[in-house]
Amino acid sequence: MPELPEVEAVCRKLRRAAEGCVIASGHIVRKRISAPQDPAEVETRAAGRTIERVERRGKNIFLHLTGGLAMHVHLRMTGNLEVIPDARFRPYAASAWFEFDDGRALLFEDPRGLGTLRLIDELPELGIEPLSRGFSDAALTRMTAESRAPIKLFLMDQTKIAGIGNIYAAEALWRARISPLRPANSLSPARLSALRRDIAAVLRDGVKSAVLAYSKPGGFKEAEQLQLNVYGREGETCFRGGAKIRRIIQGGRSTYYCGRCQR
DNA sequence: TCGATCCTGTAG
DNA sequence: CTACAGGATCGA
Repeated sequence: MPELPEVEAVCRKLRRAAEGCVIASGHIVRKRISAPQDPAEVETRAAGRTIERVERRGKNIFLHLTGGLAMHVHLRMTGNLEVIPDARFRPYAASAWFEFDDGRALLFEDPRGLGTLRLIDELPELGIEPLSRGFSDAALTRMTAESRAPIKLFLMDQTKIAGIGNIYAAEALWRARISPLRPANSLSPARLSALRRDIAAVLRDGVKSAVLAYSKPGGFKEAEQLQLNVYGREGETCFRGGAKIRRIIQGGRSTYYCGRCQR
């Protein structure tokens, strides 16, 4: 479920609920999530530390702990991270939970179990932040010039730009009227500039609606609040061209686009 | 660049 | 039952 906007929404909630909290004990239930790190060691090392700061980079969450350590969480497809008021009432199926010294707990839920949680000493190198000033026309031009990959796959390559997922890649390309099949290095400066602007716009809109969706009682609902123009609309009419939205497979993932207005 | 893989849930 | 899922990694 989570792409950059949803991860950002999670982080904003955690900043209010978890910053300054002291971890009394850690409990990794689904042992694989910390591989190759030993789950028992992660539990022990986290205990006694304070969550000093919550940071998001791309789709990665870093909980900075006292002692120069950080908890690195990736939600993957179905993960969620939240603070619950009473550790004793945690869901039975939690992937992991960290009880605070006040009885509350940081809860990691993840039905599909693909998410990860590890302790790190140094933050990994990641791609450029699409909502930062560093994501400029010049930067995008420089990076795309070196890639013949289809632009959609280029956008989803986390080592280049960190945080664009399947939905927002499709939506940004639709806004910019660019075919997802176009080689990255075939786009004109004007198209790249439009694309950069539309990526930022789509993500900012996404953050807005994700923050709203997560703030509602009961937490995040799987139905995306954001108005989607192409994603998931196979066979429906494009709002711009009147042609039918197509679905193709790129890199093993579904790509939705309008063959008429995206060139 | 493709396909398989890690897992579970849901829709058709 | 099959297909698919908003992610990422690995080996062929």
